[in-house]
Amino acid sequence: MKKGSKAAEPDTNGITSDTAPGDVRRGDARRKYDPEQTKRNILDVATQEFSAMGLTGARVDAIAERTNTTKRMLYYYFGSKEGLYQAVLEKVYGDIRALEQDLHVSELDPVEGMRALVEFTFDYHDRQRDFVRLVTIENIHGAKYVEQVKSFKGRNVTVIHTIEDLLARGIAAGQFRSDVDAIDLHLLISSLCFHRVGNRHTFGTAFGRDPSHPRLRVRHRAMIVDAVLRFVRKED
Amino acid sequence: MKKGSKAAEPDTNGITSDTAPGDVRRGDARRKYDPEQTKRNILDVATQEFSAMGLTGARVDAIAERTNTTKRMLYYYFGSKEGLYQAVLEKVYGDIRALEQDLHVSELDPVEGMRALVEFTFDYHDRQRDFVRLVTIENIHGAKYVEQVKSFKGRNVTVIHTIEDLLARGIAAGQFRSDVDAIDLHLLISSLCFHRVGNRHTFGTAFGRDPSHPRLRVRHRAMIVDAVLRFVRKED
Amino acid sequence: MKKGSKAAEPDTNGITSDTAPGDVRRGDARRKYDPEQTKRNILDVATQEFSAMGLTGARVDAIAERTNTTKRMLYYYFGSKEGLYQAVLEKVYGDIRALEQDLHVSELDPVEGMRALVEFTFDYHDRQRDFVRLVTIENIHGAKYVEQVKSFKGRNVTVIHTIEDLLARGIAAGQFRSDVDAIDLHLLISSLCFHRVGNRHTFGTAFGRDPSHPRLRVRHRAMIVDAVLRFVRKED
Amino acid sequence: MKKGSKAAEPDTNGITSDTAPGDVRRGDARRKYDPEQTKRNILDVATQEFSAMGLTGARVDAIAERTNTTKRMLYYYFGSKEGLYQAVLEKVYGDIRALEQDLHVSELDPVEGMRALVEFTFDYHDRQRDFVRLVTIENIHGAKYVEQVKSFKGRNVTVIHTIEDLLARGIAAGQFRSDVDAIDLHLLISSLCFHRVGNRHTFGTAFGRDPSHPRLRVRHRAMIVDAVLRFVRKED
DNA sequence: TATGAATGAGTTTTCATTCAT
DNA sequence: AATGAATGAAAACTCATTCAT
Repeated sequence: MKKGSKAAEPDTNGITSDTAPGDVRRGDARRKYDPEQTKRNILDVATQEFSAMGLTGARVDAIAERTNTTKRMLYYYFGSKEGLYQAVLEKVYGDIRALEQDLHVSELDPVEGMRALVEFTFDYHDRQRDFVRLVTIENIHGAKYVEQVKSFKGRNVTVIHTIEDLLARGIAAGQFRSDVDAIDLHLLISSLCFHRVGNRHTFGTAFGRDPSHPRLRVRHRAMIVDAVLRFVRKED
Repeated sequence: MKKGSKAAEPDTNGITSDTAPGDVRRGDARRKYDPEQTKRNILDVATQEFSAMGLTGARVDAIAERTNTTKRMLYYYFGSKEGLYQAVLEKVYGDIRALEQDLHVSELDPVEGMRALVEFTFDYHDRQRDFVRLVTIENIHGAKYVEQVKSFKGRNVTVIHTIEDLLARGIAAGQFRSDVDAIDLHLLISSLCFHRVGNRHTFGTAFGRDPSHPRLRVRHRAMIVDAVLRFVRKED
Repeated sequence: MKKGSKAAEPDTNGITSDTAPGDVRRGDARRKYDPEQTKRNILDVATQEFSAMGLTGARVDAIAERTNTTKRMLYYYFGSKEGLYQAVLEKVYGDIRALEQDLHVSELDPVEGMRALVEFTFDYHDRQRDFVRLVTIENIHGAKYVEQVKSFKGRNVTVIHTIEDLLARGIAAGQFRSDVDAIDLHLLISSLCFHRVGNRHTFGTAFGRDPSHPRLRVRHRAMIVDAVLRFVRKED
Repeated sequence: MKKGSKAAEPDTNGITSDTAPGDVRRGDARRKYDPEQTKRNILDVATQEFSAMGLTGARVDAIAERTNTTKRMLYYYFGSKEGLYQAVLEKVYGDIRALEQDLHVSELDPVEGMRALVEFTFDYHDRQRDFVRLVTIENIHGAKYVEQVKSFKGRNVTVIHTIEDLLARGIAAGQFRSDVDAIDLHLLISSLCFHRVGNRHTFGTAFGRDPSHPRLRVRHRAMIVDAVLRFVRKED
């Protein structure tokens, strides 16, 4: 009647994880003791487990088991389960903001820039399910862990700046209406991109239609871009 | 991560719960044996705990403690922690669909009907945070519990019918574009209403702006109605 | 994750129970309150449950559930789980001794009488599995419950008398050897008849041969009679 | 039926257990970390408790208490109560078969070999009460745990081979009859050796004679050997 | 006589964390 | 830097029995 360590069972279907634990081992030779690699390995496995099971649902044992190291190392490097969880949050939030930098939307025409931003946001959420899940999980905990992640706030302002720039240029060009708040717009875009990923399971069972199905993805992407553009566009 | 049985700590701030456990005791006198009341009482407390702590985070002891009964009764009526969780899901999903029935959108002009539907959806999510949180939690578990809730699928079709009716009438009246899918539209509306509630904590800390603040609520409500109407409206 | 009340699961395969609970309802009309019938019904169900699950393994709830009455009645009539168990023992032991009386072995030729006794013992054990199991269970508890069953000791002497009579007559007739102790012989016969029923499960899995299979039954019956007769017979 | 943790009360009287827990600690010094010893210690205590109380009757707490370790280790090594029970079964069954190997019956004259086998079987059951009780307990559970014990079936064939060899040689030598099936004969021998141990309590109270009394043991041993030899011997 | 609801004390199991090596 | 064994505290769940009707 043993249970075995099933670990991270739910929601590993679909386009799976963006993190391939175990075999990360890049760099030159396979040194016997490689602290950095060990840490990275733990972090990758933890990302999967926390994302799949939630903070309370995740099992330290389960994480340790899928690691190249032992449980002790996990405590050695991250201090506690919560410490590890925060490290995961930090890593994951860092990734998305880093990518957003590379968009160079400012060089595009406002409408095209807006389209590019929405498409990027869509694609990112669509692909980084772990990210979406972790955000969801954080919200269940009242965001109290992410609050402690240093440099979390600072990072997020950049998107707002991007949007403000787009809006300003669009208004100046007579393409966009002038009464749209940048943060509100960001919320609107996020909503549309986030919900279909984060709540796809209940949505799927409720309506017998998995929103993450490839065919739907294309349609949703177009729909969301369309909705956002209609929203910001100046009516004449 | 020590606990004590402080229970349901996170996220009980804001416009709190719609369920006032304990004092339900309606009917005649305070009968000592009132199974229905006992069940309802347990269910109400459980709704709060699960919604606040998640399925894994919730503590059976914590639920029992805030109940008029003992832990034993919880098992007597619901069989297990998961059984209780499912009962909560069933109740909560039942509530929203029941309310949707009373909208009588079909009697309104398509545009006004659409506005009414969106406003209702907005208000419901805005008020029923427990519902939003439970849906979120379910998605972390891959919706596997809600799948077992009988009559879950059936209930959800009604919204789609409502939307289909609105769309059809709007198209006929030349007010709406004809290329919108009802389920996609429902997803769009849900996204906009759900996200700002479900993820308000991370959003709040990221942008220093709590989307559930009363002043913002009014603005968001208008924005979402606007966005939806712009999306469905036929451009000439 | 409900467990349901599976109750009496193990070992109900094969030629099942000799007690048909529920529908005993004999006697004249179906009176609404029939204490005797209620008691008998409880006793029958309890026999099955105890026999299948053991004293500790049996569940009062499981018994009550398969009864026409409620759990309360069970306590009303039998006082406690143990009281009910003892009542079951009393009933079951009463049955076998009553049957033994009807053998009238004393009228038969010693060899034929011995054969008849062995065959009867064989058949009884073969058919009354509940009895065999309950004896087994009692032995796990050091026979401490059967000791309290009044008239238990008295009843058993009769078999010994029967054997003594057979032995004496057989010796007198020059058919049997004279150095066999009656109680020892009874033990020998019991052993042969009991073991293949009581331990048929482990025997079955160990040797891939179920000793209770009809074909084996015939062979075993003959073998045991043969073994006993060879044992008592005087060699010349 | 209140308990307290008096543990293993029934049936520890008589020539008690063959396993002396606690003080096993062989090997060099008293190392603080000695997994093998820890496991063996747990296993020994568990053997006693399960044998005395049955699977359902046994208390994990009671086992842990009489151990050098804590309850947690019990789960660490054996996974669950049932897992521990199975480990006990495995150990106990392994022991008897191992001993049987050392008999070297094949070197003896068929009659003497048969006598040696029966005497060995008798002695083993007479001494290893824990084994007898555990087999009994397993049968109450329909042998469903022993079935899962790998290598259980394989082990048992050896006895049959031994018997087949004895029979074949005895027939060839004109000493044994030729119509005896090896498995049936094994059943017969087991019956005689098992029953007087396993059911000695009910037998004792029924006939006021404890079959495990030293004086009776000698007599029974002779009787059983006699009965078996008479059964297999060729009559002329 | 009969019943469904209720319960306290126990029982198995789990989990994050630390110790000895 | 790394490890497998060990643990206390808590969590889920069960059970025989009794109460109010």
